[in-house]
Amino acid sequence: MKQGASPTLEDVARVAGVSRATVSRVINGIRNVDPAIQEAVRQAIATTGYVPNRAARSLVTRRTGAVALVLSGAGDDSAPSPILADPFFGRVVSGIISFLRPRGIHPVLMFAESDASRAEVVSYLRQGDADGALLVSTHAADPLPAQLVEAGVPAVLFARPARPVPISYVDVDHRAGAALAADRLVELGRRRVATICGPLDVPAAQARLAGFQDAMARHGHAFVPYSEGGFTYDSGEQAMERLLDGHPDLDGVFVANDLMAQGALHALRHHGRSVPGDVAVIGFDDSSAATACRPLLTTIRHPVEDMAAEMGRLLLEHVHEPGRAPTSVIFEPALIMRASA
Amino acid sequence: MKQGASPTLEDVARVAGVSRATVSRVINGIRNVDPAIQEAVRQAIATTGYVPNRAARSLVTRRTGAVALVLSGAGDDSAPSPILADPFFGRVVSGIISFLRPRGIHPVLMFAESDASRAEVVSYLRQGDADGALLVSTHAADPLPAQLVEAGVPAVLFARPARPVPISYVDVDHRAGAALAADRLVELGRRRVATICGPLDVPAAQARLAGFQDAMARHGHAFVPYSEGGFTYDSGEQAMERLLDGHPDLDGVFVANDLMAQGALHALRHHGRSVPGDVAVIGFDDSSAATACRPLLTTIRHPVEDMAAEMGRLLLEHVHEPGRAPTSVIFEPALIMRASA
DNA sequence: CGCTGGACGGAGAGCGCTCTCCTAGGTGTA
DNA sequence: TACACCTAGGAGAGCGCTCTCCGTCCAGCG
Repeated sequence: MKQGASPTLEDVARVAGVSRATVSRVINGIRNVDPAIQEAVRQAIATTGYVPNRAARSLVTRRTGAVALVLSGAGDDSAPSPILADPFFGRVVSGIISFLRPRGIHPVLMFAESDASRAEVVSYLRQGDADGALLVSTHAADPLPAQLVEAGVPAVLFARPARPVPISYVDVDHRAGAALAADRLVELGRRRVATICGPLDVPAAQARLAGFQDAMARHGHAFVPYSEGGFTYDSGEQAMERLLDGHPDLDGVFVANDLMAQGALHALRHHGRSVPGDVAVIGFDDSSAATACRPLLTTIRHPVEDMAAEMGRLLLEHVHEPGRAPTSVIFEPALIMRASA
Repeated sequence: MKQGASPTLEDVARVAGVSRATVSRVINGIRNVDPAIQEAVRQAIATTGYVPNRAARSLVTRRTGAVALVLSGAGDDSAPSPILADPFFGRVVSGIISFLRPRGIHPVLMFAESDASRAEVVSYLRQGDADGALLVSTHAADPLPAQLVEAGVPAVLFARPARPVPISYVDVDHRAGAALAADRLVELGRRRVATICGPLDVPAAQARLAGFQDAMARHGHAFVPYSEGGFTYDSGEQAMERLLDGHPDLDGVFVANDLMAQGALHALRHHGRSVPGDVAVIGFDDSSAATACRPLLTTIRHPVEDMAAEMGRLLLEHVHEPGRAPTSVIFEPALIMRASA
């Protein structure tokens, strides 16, 4: 091998006294290689310090060993998605990594906030830079899922798409989670219950609201007042203010995510309400925000890490079996009892 | 071109009636191509729907158009770094993306928590999967920077390495930032001032503590009590408890990051202290935590996004000019006045 | 003892691209 | 007119790997 250049298969083959093909067989774990020769090859690899060149390999295998992790938000291109500030995102990444890492696959981070960046994502995938895409979309009318399907790129979504698109996804049973919250509030004897929901153009927000209302109706509470927020701290605080304005006597609130619940907690304190004494509060997500507030937040656990890992699994299925029909996997939520309800 | 396969340079060349080389010239913007032929080639690209294959290209150029974004934390491999839960991380990613995206480069996310995963990162880079590494390291004794230097991989760190390693990095002037906080507390007339510092094996935490103590000394306060935290909400709350225990009359606190400040705020409220009335509080980072608490936190702005972008710039310099000597770029912090001080 | 078949390993053809030659033709100068 | 010089574009050699095809060798069987 030439000075300075890194060793190639050829070099290893020469050192081991075999052909390139045999070295390749050993590296890729293909049978029909004499153990003694295998050992010689391994020795040669060690002495040469050989590392396979991924570009050359993917040129022929048509696999890259990378998947795109696409965050499709509502920010703009210059200042990527506020989703990054959401502790939820960290959990998604964590779950994805825990599944992909043992398989030697790495996620390539991409943002798709505008038409231009969406086109970029699609062409990136078409160039064969990644074998497929994991998509976390935060807004309802996102055209990217449909574009990926059209381009024939294997892809899996986190959360059901707002528009029907033939694509695989994972989700949590939002209705069941909201029902868990309702059951708990009723169990605590709360009679004047309200809810702070998320933006109603997002399917998850709709489902949490509907699930909560239905469950309360089953308990005999036909009408549940609600106030809409935007899944942020501030919007939760404001929604709580509005609720207290209209219903000063309320004694229980289900808030559609923890960040808003944190804001709601502050508004309640500001208005002299004790939690859970005067008002019981239940959040949703069990994110780090739930433990970064006082009292600690009772919340609905969303198995985000498991869901993210499942996304990885589904994606690999689609990568290895291109024709495969879309699947969805729905996870069960759980009530996490802490101090606020 | 064969059915189903995606078009190659060859196909485009055939359609345009030129050679492969000419199409390549047009795509890579090389002069010496007749405008009429350029146009014909562009037409052919459009009609065939050609997208260059990145693997083939990087096989010959020895460039991938990807960089590794390595998070080297103190977690373990199964549950990646808690750094993900820190809003700080989102800002780093955001800054990196804003620099890389216009240049068509994408970050590949990697975690290095153990010896095994560190080895994986190094070999990944040696395989030529990425042109270099951006490293965000959260613990002091991280051997990865040294390993990357040894492997000859272009790399840039966020924050000065704890051990001296010949590697480029960006950092903020922690001492100057802490001094800003000291000046503000003195300006407010606070006389009994303390500080909650970060883990003292982290250079940044040391510098913030030393900078604060020095500045207070310049104002005539020779002794500043401190309590050590771990940069988390809970540790901030506990450190504040300890401080109140030993110094119940304190009237000002500088907390080495916003997350701990949030915890400190809670402890103060719990002990009946008003902020900023009884105790003025100043954080550090200006992260999203600073606006997710009440009162809004006065803090020291860390230009994380700009710093992250600079990391990208430095890395590309090293990628294009392999022999280049390590550089460091230090940013100036700023006081962000809100309600807490 | 000759033939078949399985196990092993080498040869060599690409994968799709870039880039270095090299040729052909046009322009400028004496 | 002759020669040098420049420019446009083609030919073709790889980049490092995988994988199909094929030859060789040896055990087993009739």
